Amino acid sequence: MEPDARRRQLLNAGIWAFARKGYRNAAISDIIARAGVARGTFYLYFPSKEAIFLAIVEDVHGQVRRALATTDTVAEFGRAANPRAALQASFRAWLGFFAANRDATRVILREASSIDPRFEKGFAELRALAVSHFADRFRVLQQHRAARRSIDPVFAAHLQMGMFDELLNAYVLRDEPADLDALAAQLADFEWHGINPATQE
Amino acid sequence: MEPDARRRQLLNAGIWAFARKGYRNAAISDIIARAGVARGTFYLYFPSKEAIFLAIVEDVHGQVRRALATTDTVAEFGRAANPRAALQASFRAWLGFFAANRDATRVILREASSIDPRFEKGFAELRALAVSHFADRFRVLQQHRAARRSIDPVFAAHLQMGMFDELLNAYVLRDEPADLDALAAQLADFEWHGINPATQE
Amino acid sequence: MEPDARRRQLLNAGIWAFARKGYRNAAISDIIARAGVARGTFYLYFPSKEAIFLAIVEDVHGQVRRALATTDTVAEFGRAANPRAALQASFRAWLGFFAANRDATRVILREASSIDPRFEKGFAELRALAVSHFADRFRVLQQHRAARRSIDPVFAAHLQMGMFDELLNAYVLRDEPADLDALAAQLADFEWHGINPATQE
Amino acid sequence: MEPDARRRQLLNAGIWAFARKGYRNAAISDIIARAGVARGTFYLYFPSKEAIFLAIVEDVHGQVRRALATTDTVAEFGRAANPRAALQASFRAWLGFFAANRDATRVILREASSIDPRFEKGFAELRALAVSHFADRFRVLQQHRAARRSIDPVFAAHLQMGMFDELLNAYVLRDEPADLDALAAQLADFEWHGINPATQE
DNA sequence: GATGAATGAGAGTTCATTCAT
DNA sequence: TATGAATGAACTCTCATTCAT
Repeated sequence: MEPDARRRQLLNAGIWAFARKGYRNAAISDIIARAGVARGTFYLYFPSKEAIFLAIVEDVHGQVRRALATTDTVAEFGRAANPRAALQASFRAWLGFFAANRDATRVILREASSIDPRFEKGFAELRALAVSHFADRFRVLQQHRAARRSIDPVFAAHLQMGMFDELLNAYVLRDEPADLDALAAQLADFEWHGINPATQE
Repeated sequence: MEPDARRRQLLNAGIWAFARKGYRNAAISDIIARAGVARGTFYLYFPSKEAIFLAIVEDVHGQVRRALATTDTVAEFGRAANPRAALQASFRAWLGFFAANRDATRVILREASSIDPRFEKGFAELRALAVSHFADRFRVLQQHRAARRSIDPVFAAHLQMGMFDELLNAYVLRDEPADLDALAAQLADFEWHGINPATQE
Repeated sequence: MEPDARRRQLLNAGIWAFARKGYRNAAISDIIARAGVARGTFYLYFPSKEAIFLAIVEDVHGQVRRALATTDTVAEFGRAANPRAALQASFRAWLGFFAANRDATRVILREASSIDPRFEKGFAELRALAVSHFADRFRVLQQHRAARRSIDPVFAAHLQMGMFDELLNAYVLRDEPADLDALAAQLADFEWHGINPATQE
Repeated sequence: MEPDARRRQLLNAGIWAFARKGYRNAAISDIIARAGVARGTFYLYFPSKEAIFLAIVEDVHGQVRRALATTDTVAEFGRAANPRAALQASFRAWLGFFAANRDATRVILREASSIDPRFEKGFAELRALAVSHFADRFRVLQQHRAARRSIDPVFAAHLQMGMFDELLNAYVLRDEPADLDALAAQLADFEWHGINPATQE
């Protein structure tokens, strides 16, 4: 088998195993059983359990970076005729992204709060990327008078991430498929109008 | 030492250890070293590592139940003259509650996303309690025309929890003390008005 | 069992195992099987395989130091009426010492030439101790006109050690018991007179 | 590449690796990396790690045999006008031989004391060859009244080897080059006269 | 002849749990 | 009630060897 394909296969087996048991509980045995290779083969591609985990985080990081660069640029928010619709579309795209990578999402969400200092950096970078992206986007909305100026962009970015994480956990990572369109619509509505009834719907 | 006091001492040592290393990485050795008791003594009070962890979850669960019953009842929201202010006050109270129990909060937040089937039930109950409380409260607000009726209460409850979790992680569980009043005010503002600039501030 | 006794028991089992298989080939399994304890017990007393090996080296080092301090002092060589007889007596004493600790001697002789940097320091110290002792003794003999002044003491010390090592390997560490008195006598004779036939015996 | 040349190349890589890490710690990876061949190629020339090691021992054995047959024959000692000078010249020659093959010497000296039963035979033969050569030579000296008859030739041969081994370890295998002429002179002097001061120098 | 990906037995180490004192 | 030495299953990682290409 091609080295790259085997590496990818092991990476996927790792995602599968870590998603189901968590980093600490998943054993190399789980990964190699899933991949259908011998113990030694694993160590041909990754020097340690820690290494494959970091490679998985980096893999997701790369995918997120690519998605940010191509389909969810901050710039296009500035040009959007309808900011609220743009927001909703972005939510929908991200929900789709995570729904399509459920196991990887599980790994990232679950282990992100781990205290293991070996992983801290990887997760901190991924998280910082997301927060700064959301904050940048929020600032653009503010500049275009599409968001209230009294809200701190970084604070808003955190709330955004909190809500998103919870939606993923509560709806998307479940066994039953979720209605992503509806979720995106509800989230956009909530974020746009808040809960106060004064707003006409 | 009184059995109850010793049990409490071990519980606290467990919270301390689990908060710092996580369930899997924290060892019985960490707990007994912190509590200053012998290994065998631990097993006099808890039959297993799993048991002390479940006892900790139950302990937090009890505290939350008590707080809900005494200081944050759904009923008083129906009577509130200013729902927005009541919301903010509630946020402030909960931020205070978690800030006062940082280690326990860390444990609950971190391990809640663990996939260990042994803990699933305990966390699910705690989470269900919180979600149903927030949803009930939201329904009361809707009945008093203090929240838009088009929002699904359970959905709102999840967003509420997501934002709260993130604030705890990002601001409250940090080493530097956070300005809880400001956080509660900003969160209430965001939740009430949303981000759309049409709303007069 | 008393901690000290158990430690000693493991130390002896380690000496036994290392003497027969060498550091690398001897397994923890060999040591614990010999000691009749479980795997975990070993790690209660030594943090690693490396640690027990270093403890063994240190143990021998200590015994040698004690022997040097009590039964083979440089000082008494200065007072000796018959230096040649004193030399022979010293040889006999050391042969007895090593014959009484055959396994430990095997470990020290065999692994001393290992290249493992983890052990280098321990062995270097032991070796340096021996060389400097022999060199000091030789200098005392020279001062008392009991040894030729043209010989470099350090060089003589090395030759001394080389001959001793070889005698241990070739005669003392064999399965058949050696005649230690005869060995000491022959060595003293060789060292005193050399091989040249001019010397009257 | 010619089979013989490739074999030689692997043999040299093996000597290089074993000299630096010892038999057990040196890996096939070290050897093939040094030789610049693939893993499978190694097994085309040697059936196992053990085999290449035995081949190295045999290689040195052959060199020693050849040296004994050509440059250090027992016979010529019988004809020597000055036995002491002949002895010194022989020492010098051997020191030169080992200094010129430092890595191989390191391997032989270090692993000779290994207890591995697989290597016992190879080393025993090499050692027996050396001991018997030295003993034979000593007997010739005795017959020509150039060495005291009271000394056991085999005993003398062992002492000879012990001193030689130690000189190699302590002076020749060091990083700094040694003064081989001086070493040979000092060794011959020591061996000839012993240490007793009665001997006129 | 040459390659190098694949293998798997076996090594050192950890730690929840037990039980005689 | 309290102790802590003892246990052993389970883990991560190594490396000599094989074999399809």
